[in-house]
Amino acid sequence: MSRTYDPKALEAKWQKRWEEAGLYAADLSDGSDKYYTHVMFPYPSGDKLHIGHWYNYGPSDSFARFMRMQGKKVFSPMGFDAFGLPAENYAVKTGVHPDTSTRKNVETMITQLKRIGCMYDWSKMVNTSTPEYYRFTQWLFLQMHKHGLAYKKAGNVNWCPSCQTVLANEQAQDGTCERCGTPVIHKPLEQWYWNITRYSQQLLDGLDALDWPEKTKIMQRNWIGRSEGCDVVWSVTGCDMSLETFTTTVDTIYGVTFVVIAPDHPLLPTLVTPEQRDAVHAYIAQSSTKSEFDRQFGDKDKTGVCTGAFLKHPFTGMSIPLWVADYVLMTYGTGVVMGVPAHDQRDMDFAKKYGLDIVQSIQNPEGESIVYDNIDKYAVLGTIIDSGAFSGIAILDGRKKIIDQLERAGMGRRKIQYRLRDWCVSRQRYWGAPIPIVYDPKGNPHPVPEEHLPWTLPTDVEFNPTGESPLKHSNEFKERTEKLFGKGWTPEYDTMDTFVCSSFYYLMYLQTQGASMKAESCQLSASQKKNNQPLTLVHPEVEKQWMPVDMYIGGAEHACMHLIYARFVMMALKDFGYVSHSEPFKKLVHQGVITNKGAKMSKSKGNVVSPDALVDRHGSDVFRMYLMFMGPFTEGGDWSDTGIKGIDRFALRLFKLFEIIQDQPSQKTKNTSTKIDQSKGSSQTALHRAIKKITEDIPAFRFNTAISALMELLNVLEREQEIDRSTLQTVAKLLAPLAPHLADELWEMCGGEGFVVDQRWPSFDPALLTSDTMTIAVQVNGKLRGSIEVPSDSSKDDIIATASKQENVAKFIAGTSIAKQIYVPGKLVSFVVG
RNA sequence: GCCAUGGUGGCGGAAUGGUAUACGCGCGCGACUCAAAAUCGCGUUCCCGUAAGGGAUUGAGGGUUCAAGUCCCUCCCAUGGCACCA
Repeated sequence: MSRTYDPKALEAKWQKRWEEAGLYAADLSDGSDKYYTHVMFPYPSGDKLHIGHWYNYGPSDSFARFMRMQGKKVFSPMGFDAFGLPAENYAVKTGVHPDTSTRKNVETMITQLKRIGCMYDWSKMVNTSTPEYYRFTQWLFLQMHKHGLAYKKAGNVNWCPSCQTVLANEQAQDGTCERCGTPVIHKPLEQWYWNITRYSQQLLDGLDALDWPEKTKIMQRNWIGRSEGCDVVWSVTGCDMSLETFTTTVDTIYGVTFVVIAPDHPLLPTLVTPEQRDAVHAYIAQSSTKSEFDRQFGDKDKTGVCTGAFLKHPFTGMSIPLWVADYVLMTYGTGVVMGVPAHDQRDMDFAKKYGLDIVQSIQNPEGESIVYDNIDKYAVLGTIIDSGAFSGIAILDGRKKIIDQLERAGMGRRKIQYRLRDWCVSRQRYWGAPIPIVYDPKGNPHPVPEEHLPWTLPTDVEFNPTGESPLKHSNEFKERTEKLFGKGWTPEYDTMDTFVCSSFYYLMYLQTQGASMKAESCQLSASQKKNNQPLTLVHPEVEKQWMPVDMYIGGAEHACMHLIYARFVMMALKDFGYVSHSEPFKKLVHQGVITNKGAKMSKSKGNVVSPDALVDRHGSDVFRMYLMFMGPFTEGGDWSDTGIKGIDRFALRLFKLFEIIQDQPSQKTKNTSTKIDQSKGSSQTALHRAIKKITEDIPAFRFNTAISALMELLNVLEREQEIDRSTLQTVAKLLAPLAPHLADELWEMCGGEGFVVDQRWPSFDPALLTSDTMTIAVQVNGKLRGSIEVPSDSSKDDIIATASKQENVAKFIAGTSIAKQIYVPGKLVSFVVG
C-alpha cells in the first residue's frame, strides 16, 4: 500500500481532528505550569493574509507547540484589533457600515488563520469592536477618571486634513499622517488625556527586569527621556514677575548671556516692552501658523525677536536680555531656556546671528572651551571658571554646589524632567469606543455610571467626512443621553484611541465568565444588560496565575507606543487593585520584516505578495517551514520564493522515509531507499545531535538552523539500512513544532498514539553525541595542513604523535624545531615551528 | 549628528576565539526516460594544478593571539530608531 503526500488533504484532515478533539482549548482554572504566549493581534482588514502574517504567526506557533511539548500548559489566544480608521474610510467610500465590514473581515480572517494550523484557543477570542469588549475599554476610562488619571485639557494637536482626525505626536512623526501621508497641520482642540507621565519613573525602572530586546529597552528609555537638572528662577527687571528655566547644566550659569521664551508662553504678552510689542506680536503670529513639526524640524536656522524685557542673573545680578524664539517648546520643561552660547552649539548659532555676548564659564583640562556635545566626558574632566565662588571647582561637584546655593536662596530647586508626554486618548472618529462621559447643561463633564456600560456606539450616523465627529449627528445618542441624565445633557462625541483597546487585551483573553467574544454575538443579551453587577475585567485568581504573558511576539515598530501604553495600563490597574502584576509582558521578541525588492510591503505601494498560490500548491507546513528557513526569525528579509522547492523535497523525503514502514509490523524497518550506505551505523549519534540542536534552537527562535539540523538527520537516516520505530517516532516529535500537520500524519504512520503535540519532547543522551572516532584538524604555524582520524578515547600525547606523523604535516615540520604544540580537545592540533 | 543592528560563495544563509562557506536554492555532469518533468547519484568559494597539493578569501585598513568572520582601534556602506529636550 503506497500513500502519497497530499498536503492539502492531509492538512484539512488534521485541522478537523484537532478541532473535534478541542486540542488547543486551555483550562484557565489551573495555572500550574502555565505558559501564556501570543502575538500582537491583527487589524481585520478586508485583504487576505499576506506573507507578513504567515511569517509572524507560523514561527510563533512553532514556538508555542515546542513549549507544549516541554510539558507546559500553553495558552495561545488570538483576537482582532478591530476598531480603527480603515473601516471608517471604507464606510465613507462605500456606505457599508464599519460594523458590517469589520464582522465580515473578522470571519474571513478566522478562516484564513485556521489554514495556517496554529494552536489558537479560539474559544477565548477577542474582538475590540464588540460591545462585550468595549464596555471594558470604557470601564478602563472610568477607572482612570475615578483615580484622577483622566483629565481634559485644551491643547494644540496634530490634525490630519485628509483623515479629519487628530494624531498623537508619535502618529505624525515625520510631519505627515502615519496612515495617509498627508502633511499634518496645527490646531487647538479640547481633548481627554491620560496621565501616563505620572508613571514615568516606574516605566523606566520596570524595564530593567524585563526579558526584552536591549534595543527596545533603549528606545523606551529614550522615549521616556529622563534628565536630571534644576529649575532656576529669574526675576524680571522692573516688575514682580519671575520666570523659571530648566537646565541640566547649571554649571554653565555664569555663561548665560540671554534667556529665550517660547512664543506660546502665557506670560510673554505681559512681559514684552511697548517698543518691542509689534515685533513680538508679529513673531508670535508667524510661529503660530507653523505646526509643531515645522517648529521642531522645519528650519535649522533659528529665528527670534528681542522682547525688550530683562531678567536679573541670580548670581551676578547682571541684566540678561529676554528673547522669544520658537525653537523653545512649551511642551517640554518650563517653556523658558537659558542661553549659554559658549557651551551650546544651538545657543552659539543664535547668539552669533543676533549679536549676543558669548561668555565662557567652564573649560576642559587643556583650558579649552567646552561645547556640551559630549557631556559625560567633559563633565568628569572639566572645571568651572570665571564663576565667582564656584571658580576652580570640578564641573560635577560645582553643579551640586550651585544647586545647593540656589535652593538655599529660594532661587531654584532640583528637578527631574521627562520627555514623555501625557497620552491623548480622544479621537474625533466614529469607529471606536465612545468615551463614557456626558456633559451637564453647564458643560461640566460627568462619568457615565458603570451600569450603563456598554455605552453603545450609535448606529444612526452618516459617513461623510465633515471635519467634526460623525457622532454629533446621531439623534439616538443625544436622546439616550437626555433620557438618562436629563434635559440639556449632551454626550461626549469623541471616541477612544485604538491604542486604548490594545492596552489591556492580554487581560481580556483571560476572561472566564462565559462572555462570548465571537464575532457573531456582537449584541449583548438582555439578561447581560439587566445584570447590574460591577464589571470584572479579569478574575483575580486567573490573573494572578496566568499573568504576565510569558512570551509576547510582535513588530518592533510598537516599541514606543503600544508597548509603553500597555505597561502603563497594567501598572495603573495594579494600583487600582484589579491586578497583581505590574508588568504585562515578561519576554518580548520582535519578528523581522519581510520586504519585497528591498521595500516594506504595503498596500499603498502595491507590492504586497499573497502567499495563497504557494500555500495551495505546497501546503501550510511547507510554506511555514520555508519562511522559517529563510533566515533568523528576528531578522526578516527580502521576499523570494526560489528556495521553496528545497523544503518541498524535504517534506516529501520525510514522508517517504516513514512510508516504508506502513506494511511492516516489526520493530525494525528495512529501508528500501537507494541511498543505503553500508559503511556505518551512526544514526543514533546523528539523532541525538539533532535533538540537542533543535532543543536549543527553537526556544531561541532560530528555526532556520533547527530545520537544517533536521535535514542533516534525514540525510543520515536515508542512508541507514534499518531504522527502528522509536527513531522514527522521535523524528516525528522533532518535526511537530515546525510542520504540525505532517508531523501528526507521520506520528500516526509510525504507530504513535494520540496527537504528537501531546508527546513529551525527546531528550538527548550526551554520551551518544560523540561517535567512536573523531576528526582532528592539524595546523602548522596557524595554517591547516591536514586532518587525522583518531579513536575518540585517544590521549593527548597519542593524538599529537599521530598528527605529527601525518604525511602532509610531517612535510611542513621536517627540518624545523617545534616551539609549541597546542591541542584543543576533540578539535585540533596546532604546531608552532621555528 | 546620536544610538542600535548588520556587511560571509552566483543566491538565502551557517559558524561557544579552534577545519570559514553547514543546510538549502541555483548551476554542471551522470542515472532513469522515446523525451521532458519528477526522482536519484556525483560535483560546485575563487585562482594555479590532470592530481596530490599550493595560494587567496568573511566591506576596507591596522592591532592582539599559536590561531580572528568572531576580540580591540580607525574608516566605508546598509537598515532601523531618535533628533532644536534646554
